[in-house]
Amino acid sequence: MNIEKVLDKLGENYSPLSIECRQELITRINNLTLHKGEVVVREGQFSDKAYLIVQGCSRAYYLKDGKDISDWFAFENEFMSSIVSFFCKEPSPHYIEFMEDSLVIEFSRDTIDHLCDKYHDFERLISKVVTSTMLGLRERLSSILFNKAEEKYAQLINTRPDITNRVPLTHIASYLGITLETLSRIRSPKKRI
Amino acid sequence: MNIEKVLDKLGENYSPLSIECRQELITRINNLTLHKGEVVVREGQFSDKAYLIVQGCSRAYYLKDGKDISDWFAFENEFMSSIVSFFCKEPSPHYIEFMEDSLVIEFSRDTIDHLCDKYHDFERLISKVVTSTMLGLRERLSSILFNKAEEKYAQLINTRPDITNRVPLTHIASYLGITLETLSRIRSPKKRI
DNA sequence: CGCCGAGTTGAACTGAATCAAGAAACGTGG
DNA sequence: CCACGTTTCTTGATTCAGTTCAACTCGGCG
Repeated sequence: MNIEKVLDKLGENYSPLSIECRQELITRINNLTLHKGEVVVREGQFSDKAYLIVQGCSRAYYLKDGKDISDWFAFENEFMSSIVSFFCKEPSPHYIEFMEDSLVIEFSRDTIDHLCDKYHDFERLISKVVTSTMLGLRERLSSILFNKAEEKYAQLINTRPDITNRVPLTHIASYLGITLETLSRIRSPKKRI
Repeated sequence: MNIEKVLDKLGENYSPLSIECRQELITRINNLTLHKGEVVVREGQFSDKAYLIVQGCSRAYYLKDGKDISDWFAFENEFMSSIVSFFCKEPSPHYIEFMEDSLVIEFSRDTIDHLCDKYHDFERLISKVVTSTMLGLRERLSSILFNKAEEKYAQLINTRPDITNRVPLTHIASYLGITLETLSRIRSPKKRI
């Protein structure tokens, strides 16, 4: 895996990092190889990790009354973390699972705090990541409030055309706040909804 | 209005500011007095302002097919902004209205960018504000996905017991993603829903 | 007083959930 | 490469929470 390339991509997507920051960063991270189906955080656990996905994909989900409800997906060059636990230092309400064999870079909160204190450009990067997550959540919220099931699905396909190839429909359905059955009917050529 | 007090409160809620930062900040802001019903941002406008509410309250709302849908409320010591326009420099999808006669501190994006560059503690403050907004959105999203109308209302009342005294029920209903009629039935002592 | 905006109540309707089978795709071991 | 069970997805019938539309109540105010 090529860390430099991932950091370039991060800089491109959010905010660039100085050479010194990148060098120190590289000494403080772990590269992990994870298997399909591997669960790295469970409900109730404390997690102070953020995972930057180099290759693969993962999801955060709740188990609510035994039902599995996906809350967030992350793909290449995106971060995945149990944000409640990471930022609030509370037990995680989420599980985090990798849906494909994956390569990830693991950051600990200590590392992120340290780099934020030391490098203005790193603090800027994190701030941009958080801002863009916030804007993404706002968009999703308004999509859920305004749109019918069919429109929500259409919007998702619009922004992530390949998602159905990588994520089971059950997870997509719960992410959209609809049931698997409804999603199946939406996708069916002869609409019976 | 006592700016020092508001900045103390900000420091308490998020992250404290140094004396120098506070002094420069004070020279770069506008104090505004706004009237009940005043609309400071309209759909389609560009807005590069963030409003810190000293006294009063405001809401961001959409007009979707002529229907007024509240997206966000802000009260004393909270920020209000058309975040899409502020962060993405795009036309605002929101209107921003003040629901009471209000005192606010107006920041322009230039001021915030300048202070972020110059003062590490200010950048930290903004980052914390954004992080807490992100966590609030996540919470609201999961509330909307998981809970029935009645539970959503109960949760809102739990976190903001006084909201019904300050915000008309129509706005509360649309904020919760339900109709005014449903909210009225939920609140009625003899539940007929 | 009579109007107006905000909230309440009722009745009919509807989008999506739930429950219940089945079909198709997938993976693993023989 | 096929038989097997498991997981994923589809389809149908029924039910329900919440919407819609329409009429009504209440309090404030010119």
